[in-house]
Amino acid sequence: MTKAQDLPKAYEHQSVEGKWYQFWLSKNYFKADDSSKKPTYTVMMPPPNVTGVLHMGHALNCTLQDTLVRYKRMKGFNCLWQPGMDHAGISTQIVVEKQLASQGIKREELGREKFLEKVWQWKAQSGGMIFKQQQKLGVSVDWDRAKFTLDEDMSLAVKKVFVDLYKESLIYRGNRLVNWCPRCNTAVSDLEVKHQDQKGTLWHIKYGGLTVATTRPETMLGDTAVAVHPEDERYKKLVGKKIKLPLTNREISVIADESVDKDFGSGVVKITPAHDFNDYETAKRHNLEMISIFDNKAIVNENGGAYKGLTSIAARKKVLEDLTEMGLLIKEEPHPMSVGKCDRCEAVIEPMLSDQWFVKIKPLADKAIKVVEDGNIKFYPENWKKTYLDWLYNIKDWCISRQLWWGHRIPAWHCADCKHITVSMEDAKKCENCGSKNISQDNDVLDTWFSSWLWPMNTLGWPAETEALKKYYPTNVLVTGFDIIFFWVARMVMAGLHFKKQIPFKDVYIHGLVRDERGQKMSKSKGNVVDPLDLVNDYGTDALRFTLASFVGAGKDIRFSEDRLDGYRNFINKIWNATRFCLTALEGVELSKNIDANSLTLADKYIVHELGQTINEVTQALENYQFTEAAQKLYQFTWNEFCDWYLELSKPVLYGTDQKQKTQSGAVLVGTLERLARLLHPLIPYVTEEVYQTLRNIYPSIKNEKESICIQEYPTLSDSFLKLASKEAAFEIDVVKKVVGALRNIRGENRISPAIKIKILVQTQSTALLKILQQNDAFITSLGRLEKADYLTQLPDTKKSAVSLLTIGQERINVIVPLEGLVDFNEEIKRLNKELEKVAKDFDIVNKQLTSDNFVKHAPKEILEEKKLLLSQLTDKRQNILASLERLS
RNA sequence: GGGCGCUUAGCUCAGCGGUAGAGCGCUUGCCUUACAAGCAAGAUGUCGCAGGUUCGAUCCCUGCAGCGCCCACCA
Repeated sequence: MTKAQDLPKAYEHQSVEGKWYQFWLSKNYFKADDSSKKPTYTVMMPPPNVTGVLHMGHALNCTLQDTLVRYKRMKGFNCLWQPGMDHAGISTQIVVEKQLASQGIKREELGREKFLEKVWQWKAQSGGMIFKQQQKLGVSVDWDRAKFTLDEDMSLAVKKVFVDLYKESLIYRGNRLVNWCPRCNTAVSDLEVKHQDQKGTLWHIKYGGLTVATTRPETMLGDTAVAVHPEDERYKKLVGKKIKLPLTNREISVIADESVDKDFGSGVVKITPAHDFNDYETAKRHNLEMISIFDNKAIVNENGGAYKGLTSIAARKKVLEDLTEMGLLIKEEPHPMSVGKCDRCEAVIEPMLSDQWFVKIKPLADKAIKVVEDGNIKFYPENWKKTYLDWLYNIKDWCISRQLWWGHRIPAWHCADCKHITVSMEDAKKCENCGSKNISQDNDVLDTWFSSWLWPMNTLGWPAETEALKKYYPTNVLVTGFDIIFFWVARMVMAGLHFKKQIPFKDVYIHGLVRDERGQKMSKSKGNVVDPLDLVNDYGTDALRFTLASFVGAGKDIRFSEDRLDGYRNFINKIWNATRFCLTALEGVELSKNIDANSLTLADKYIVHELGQTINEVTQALENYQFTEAAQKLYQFTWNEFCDWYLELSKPVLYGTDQKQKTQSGAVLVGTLERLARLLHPLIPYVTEEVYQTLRNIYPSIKNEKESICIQEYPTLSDSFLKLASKEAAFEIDVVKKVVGALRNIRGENRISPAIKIKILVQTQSTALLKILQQNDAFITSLGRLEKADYLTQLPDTKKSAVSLLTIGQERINVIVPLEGLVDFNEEIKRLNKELEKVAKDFDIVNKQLTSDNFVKHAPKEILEEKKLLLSQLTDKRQNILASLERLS
């Protein structure tokens, strides 16, 4: 058995955390039970990238989910928190390409097969790392169910979805203008392009008799028209005429199109259909020729004539030089512009014409819109609903093919003979159209998100109608950052509704990004990245978790500051020391099994009352995803009520000689502590398990309970322990607090050393209050560090005393501290003046209100009464202070 | 160009139609037998600006300013 004195003086997270996590795992507490009769609670963890490293965003995300899951588990739910990893197409491929490049190896040299082997090797090597890191955070996920988006069964679902959508004509292949990353050598979706504002230049170039303005002169090599507004009088005559494109001397026509802004530049726009999204649309309207002038690496191709072989930047330079030489460059002016960059590699995106696969998304989006409009899926905070809907209202077809090697290969086979495409679940051996065996599989892979959008379904076995799927789908809540609402959240809703005919989750809790203390995004290049594992090492997981939970405002970004972490580390330590105190003080005391409310101290009944309030508030907060609120309430109760007041109030009993009282009050003390640990556990699992186990080690009554706090019941208001609560006791303790507060204020301001035990007088005319005071003498004496307190009904001679007037409802209490011989009166006079100022200020405010006719006429009765009482209290106080000042001077 | 959010103590942030809050920092006094990662006391705010609604606004409404984010093809 542990001896209380042997407990370490400071909480040692290093020696506690690993131990309990292993214990939890060994007991299988985190496993969801498919045969359970309990209600289910399911959360899908957003799968991190397989090559990823844990960052603060993960820490936040995991903390919130774990808090919810642990809470629900304790509430009696059969919880499934599904872990896993995403293959993360482009990201992973880039990582491995870089690895290889450092050894001087190029992907192309290796070939597809060999390269993929390397990626799998890398995955095996680094893939498990993030799991280990998550474990450090204490995540209570069902590890046995961990999934990877490229697992065989997962891939099968992806394939099925592709084939089905194709058969429904919701997937099509087409030659379209897409965002092309010349670095990654693949098409990317609109979402993967990040627009950056940059300084650019607007060059005015002479095209025959016209002048066009452009920020990208090199693209003129691919111009196939110039456009003017149909109503533009200046150019009306020219519409339909041909002009000669400089440099290439190709003939292009002048067209009229509504999209042209007459007032911009010269009102004439050059049209480059193959490298500009606007121009592409215009070209389609006018049936224009489309000339691609770049190859896959954004290098000018043979269509660029003399400029062939130049990069786009070099081509721009050369084009401008040549135009200048020819006297065709009329003007250049600074012009802000936005440049699209690859989300993954930062390379400038080039719009390019290419053959790609698309999902016709509108039919899917419509369903996803409806469920949110109808409130079947709720966003927390609600304003993200608008963001979600706006995107879906304006959604465009989703380009899902990627010219990469790492990912799900597209299940389509091209026939070399008849050009027909065979799409099927099984590897095609011949063309389904002409029967030719001269076919080859499409080289492309699918967008990563084309597998992620199935995550809530295929992790549970879909398309098979598994027991797990029936039991855990739809899931309860999705917790994620706003940055993937479009990428992932919206698409999961679409997939869920289309394929499973059910929403994937009921609630979506959106949290912000974790930024540095100046509000900057954390990034390696800025060097402001905080590694959560460093923080875990330095402060402990619990401190980090509590900090994150306290910081997470309603969908706002978090500015992370280590100062705050410091404070919460102390909080964890405080919990530990409170435990240590209880155990030491109760060493050898047998706790009563049948607590008799009549034998308890007022402090006991008060703390149980406060505990009940806290249970109520914290439960409400957690049910509504108000993590900050929950954390705040718990912090306050633990530190300000339990430690600051209750433990202090308990000392007279604990250090006293009344053994019977100790068995009674001790039981309340330990009972409250144990329930507090349970209340805190979802947020700070480690220290609470340590507390629970330490108590369990010593007290047999707890020993009979569950062997881990993880599976203990979350405290509820129906707990019979709470019957010991007393509102009256709470009121009486409040009186004690006020008296102690008043005399501590006098002590502090007069700098009377805490080592000096003083005598005080407490006077009140209220017999009820007098009784309360007398009954609580032990508390007042102990907390006030008094030699003695006398309780009187009549005001004594207070000439050489500090007096503080307390008002309790209509009643008054004078706290009188004789100062003679202790201090001179200067400090006391200062104190009084300070207080007078405060009281006078408050008095003015209230008085002003009460003397206003309007207020008296219109304000609700309760408020009026409240103010009147307040005014009379303030009046009393003022008079009292003035009288005291007079006596002292 | 559209949308969203923020502006409260030196810093990081809660809060809310009825006398302004926390943590950290700061000042003062304490090694008071749980905790100095602690205890007690204290100081600090025209709650961004201007209007409006209201008996009463930091809170609700309007406008403005500053900051941040998201979306958008304006050459």
